[in-house]
Amino acid sequence: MSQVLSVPPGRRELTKVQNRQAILEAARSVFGELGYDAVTVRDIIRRTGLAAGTFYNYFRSKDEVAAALSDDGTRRFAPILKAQREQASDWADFVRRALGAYYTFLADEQSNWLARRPIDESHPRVHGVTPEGLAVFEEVRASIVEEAARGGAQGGDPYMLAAACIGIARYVGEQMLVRRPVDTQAATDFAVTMILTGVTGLRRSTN
Amino acid sequence: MSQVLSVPPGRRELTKVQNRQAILEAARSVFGELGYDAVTVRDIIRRTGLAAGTFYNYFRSKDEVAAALSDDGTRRFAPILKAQREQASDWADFVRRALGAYYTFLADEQSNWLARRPIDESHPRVHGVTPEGLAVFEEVRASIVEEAARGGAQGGDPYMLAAACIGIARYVGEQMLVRRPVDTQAATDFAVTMILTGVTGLRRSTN
Amino acid sequence: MSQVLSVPPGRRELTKVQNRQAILEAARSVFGELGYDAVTVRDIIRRTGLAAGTFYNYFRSKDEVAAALSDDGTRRFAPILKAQREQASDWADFVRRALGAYYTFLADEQSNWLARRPIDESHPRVHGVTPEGLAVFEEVRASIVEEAARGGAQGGDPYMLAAACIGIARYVGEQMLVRRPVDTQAATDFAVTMILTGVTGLRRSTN
Amino acid sequence: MSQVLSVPPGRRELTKVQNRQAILEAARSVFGELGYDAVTVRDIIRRTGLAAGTFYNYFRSKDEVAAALSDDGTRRFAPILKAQREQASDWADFVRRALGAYYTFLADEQSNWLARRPIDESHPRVHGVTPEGLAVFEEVRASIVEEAARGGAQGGDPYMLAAACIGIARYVGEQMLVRRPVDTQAATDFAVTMILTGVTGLRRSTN
DNA sequence: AATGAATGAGCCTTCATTCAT
DNA sequence: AATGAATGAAGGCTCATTCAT
Repeated sequence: MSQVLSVPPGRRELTKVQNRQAILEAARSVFGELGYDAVTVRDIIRRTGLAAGTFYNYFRSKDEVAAALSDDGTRRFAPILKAQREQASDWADFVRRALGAYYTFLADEQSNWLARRPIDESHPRVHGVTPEGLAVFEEVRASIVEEAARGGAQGGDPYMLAAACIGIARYVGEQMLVRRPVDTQAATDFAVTMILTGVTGLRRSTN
Repeated sequence: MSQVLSVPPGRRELTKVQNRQAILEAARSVFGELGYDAVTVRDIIRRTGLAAGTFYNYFRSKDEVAAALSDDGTRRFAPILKAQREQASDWADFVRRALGAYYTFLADEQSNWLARRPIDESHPRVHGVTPEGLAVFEEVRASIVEEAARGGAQGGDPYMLAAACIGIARYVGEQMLVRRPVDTQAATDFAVTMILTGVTGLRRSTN
Repeated sequence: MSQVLSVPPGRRELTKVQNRQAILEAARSVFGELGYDAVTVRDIIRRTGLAAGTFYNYFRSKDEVAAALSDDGTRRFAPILKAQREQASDWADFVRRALGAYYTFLADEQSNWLARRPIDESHPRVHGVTPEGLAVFEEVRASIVEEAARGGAQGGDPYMLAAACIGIARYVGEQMLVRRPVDTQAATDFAVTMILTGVTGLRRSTN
Repeated sequence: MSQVLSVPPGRRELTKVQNRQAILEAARSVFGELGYDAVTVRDIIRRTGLAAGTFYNYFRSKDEVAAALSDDGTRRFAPILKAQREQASDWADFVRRALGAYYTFLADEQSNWLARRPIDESHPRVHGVTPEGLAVFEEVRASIVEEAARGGAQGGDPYMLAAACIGIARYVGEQMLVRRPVDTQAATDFAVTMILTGVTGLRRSTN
């Protein structure tokens, strides 16, 4: 009996973890392909090869998988963002680092996040809005709000400022993902310039 | 002249128009609350008090209602935008006018468009993305892309530029709608400043 | 006011009759095309150009139209059959006359009655079984049963005999309608020979 | 040998087979009662006591059940017919054997096949046309057409001949099923006599 | 735990029928 | 009477969830 404790995760535990991972992985891809709303629990388990009922041994609903994926995204991204934040010398530097981290993350995940087309699709349906993508985006947003509130930018209403920044961040990110090859450096430069100096800055840097 | 109105609609015609409106109105609100994908035809009719079958006397599907709403948004907004565009003296002026028109429209519609919560909701589900909202937003987007492509801004890649502008436009718009009172003038000023001069400009104008 | 009485069926009455006829005609064709079960009341009225509600001023249901059509078939066919029956000199003559009349009727109506394919279609669905067709068929059946019962054929069980005769009548009739040109004479000859002398007779007459 | 049965079906497998059977059985009876077209999937499952969704675990549509029933009928009847056919010495013998087999089959199935009323029902709706019945009937029809075409009967147009034969076969079969007790021998004798010698033959054999 | 069939709520849609005009 | 919109009962089907094995 006591062995049970000393022994590393037994076979049972192992498959348990593996199954959980399999489900998350399946969910990730299927969310990316069909969009959160369109996905059914069946879509997810079908892709794992597991039985229907098994799903409920791991998650109570589609929402719960989505939450897990969000957490996953956050867990992976948060430390990166935190590190960059701590190294940042000032507001401008922080923005550059945050966006750089964000775009790098996006590029790595691009198979899910908005892999296909810009948001302006003819009829509704926001593609590629993965739970993870949203979660990571939210991390960035929060950090910007905080930094702005802390007065870093000295530019009036911090919420408005943050709104503008994340607006740029998000849409420029989309543009980036649509292009081939995906150029995170260019995207970061562009977004940062826009944030710091607006069109004026672009003009200057383009000349 | 009198002929035109000589035949009043008649009770029948009247209720028909009213019902159509009721359905559109219900769809509008329910789309705003649940998001396009999550909405069912039943959600829509339930909110009208009409019978299930009645829906199909007016629209053939959820998509068709959405399309009608989009058209509605476009029909109302397009001429306004067009007028502003024609009066614009240069790129900066155009941006100011376009955003001004957009925010005014948004404010008028605020009961539907994102009236409730910011986009940053914890878990998936993009709220407030009404077909109308998307349609109007798309109008703005298209006009900015066009003007940018025409070289107005002289700032590198027009698509990237447009992306940044609409990112700002959209998220600042959201902020605006969340505040009380809704201040379209302030939002326009802020967005325009960000677009033209970025944070630098803000700092200056704030001082 | 008094004029109303002296005048022959006024406009009102006229359209009433015409509408009824229009509905019956529409039903006839649509039954022939889709088969009784598949037909909806809407199918019928749609083909008349009348309004949905109007149908119910004339018939209470699809069944009632079908009944009316049956009656119609009977009303047109019964006298013909009766006449032939009265002129018949003996059983054989009666059979010949009855089938002759039946096939002639069938040929005239062929646009509805089984215009398309034999009954042996792959999967269920008996085509072309018009209410009228069934009614007329039933007339023939009844007359044969009666005559057989009356001892005309002197051949054992009259119901069995009638069954055999109508089996021949019906399927040979189907064959007839499938062929081009439709040859009522040949069909009658064939059926009568089969009934009277079976294959033996055919062999003889073919030689 | 023992291996084959060494693994008993298990409760699960068993109920699965039973449910499938239950559905088929329900479909059989309901088709017989209402006629193929009129039957709804819900009619079928209602009669099984199973839940609505369960139907779709076994069949994808009404058509698929019907096909299964047809196959069933064919699978059971085809070998019997084939055997009789091979043993037949000549056309007359073949006809006798084929009808004998057909009527025997019919009698065994009588609970479904036209158990209730003759075809002459007042208003439309051909009763008792079970998918199985049609399938088996079709077997007989095909065999007769083939044999006739092969020249067995030497009697003019083989399709007309076949039509007459199957007409007799079918309607005499119906008569047989309506009577108590069901007498397959008598039905076979009668039908064969009609086919071979017509009424003439009946008269002779009756005297 | 894993399995996978059963369940039943609920969605979309059609259609017979009613009824105010 | 004619009209045609409104109604609501079904029907086909999907899917989340449960549960016996």
